[in-house]
Amino acid sequence: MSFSICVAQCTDSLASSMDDQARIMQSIGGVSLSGHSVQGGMALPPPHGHDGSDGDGRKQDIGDILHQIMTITDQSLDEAQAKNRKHGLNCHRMKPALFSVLCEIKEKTGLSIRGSQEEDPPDPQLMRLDNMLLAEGVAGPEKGGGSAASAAAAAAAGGAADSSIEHSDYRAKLTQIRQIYHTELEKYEQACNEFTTHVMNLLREQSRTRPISPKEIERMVGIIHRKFSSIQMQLKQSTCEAVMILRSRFLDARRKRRNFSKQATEILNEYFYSHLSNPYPSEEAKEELAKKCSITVSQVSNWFGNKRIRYKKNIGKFQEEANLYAAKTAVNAAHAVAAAVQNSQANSPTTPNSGGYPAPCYQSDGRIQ
DNA sequence: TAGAATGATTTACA
DNA sequence: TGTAAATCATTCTA
Repeated sequence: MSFSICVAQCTDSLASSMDDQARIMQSIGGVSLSGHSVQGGMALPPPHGHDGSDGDGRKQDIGDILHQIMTITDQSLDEAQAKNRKHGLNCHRMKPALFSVLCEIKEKTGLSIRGSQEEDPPDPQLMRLDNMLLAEGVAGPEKGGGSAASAAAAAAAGGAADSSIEHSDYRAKLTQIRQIYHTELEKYEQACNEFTTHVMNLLREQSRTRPISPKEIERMVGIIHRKFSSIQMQLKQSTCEAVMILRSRFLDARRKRRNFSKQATEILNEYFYSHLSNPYPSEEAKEELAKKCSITVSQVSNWFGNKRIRYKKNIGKFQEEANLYAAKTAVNAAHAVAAAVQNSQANSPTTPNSGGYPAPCYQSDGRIQ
């Protein structure tokens, strides 16, 4: 709102409440509105034929002052300075009081409407973006790529070299996104601070020549911050999109299965056929198998699930495989027994402890008796 | 390149 | 929650 418009809007209010203001100004400026004087080269008009005690006369007086202010405001700077009027007005002892009243009226009129819009509730979309960035480890303290997807990666990786590579690749890309996000955010914050400082200085400077209250400056700062946070929201949005794309690519990659190594399949098959009567490994057994095969426990569970159902569906087909592993297990058991016997003969005369797998006795369908 | 093999996912159930 | 069963998606092989 320009000063002249403001003054025009305020003139009526000022005039009507002049009696009160006169008392206030008297107490602030130490001068009665009726008191006319020459200040800084600006000659104030004489009282229009009254002694100053008359209310109508004082209204007329302040009306004249405001008229002068408006005239000066409409003038160019050079013109006003040439006439030394602006300076005169600036130094006038009534200026602070007048500005104070004008600021107050500004607050009570248009600006108060804006004020009601200021305390917006937090934007739910912004909150969602913030939460997601936090969860993904992009915003907030660095968690070593500690996101849900990253955790899934760790679980999927288990120990398999290829998955570990994919996982570290995911983490590296996430770190890259994080760095870009923080650099951009810093830039925005810096720009926001610089702009805010500039505008505040400008307003403070202007407050010498037009009525600007600290509240108004504060409000302006709020507007600037809101503008910048909308830009930040765009940054957050694009960062979220980048993370989503990365995540979907990663999850797709996770679906790309790789066959287990021959050695891992052998270990799993050995266990399966040697426990054919009850091919349900305990949690501990699964963990041990997972360790031996360099896969995860859930992969072990999947393997046993698949194996059980496929074996059951086609026992005939698996018969050969069952015999093969049975023979293998028997040989292993024989070796273990022989080693134990040898060991006991060498070290102790006592009866050898029957350790290792017992040689399974298979039924015709491959089941252990 | 088609079909088999195989690891993963989904759904239903106890 | 673990498992069976069905199914999907990918890899292997003849």
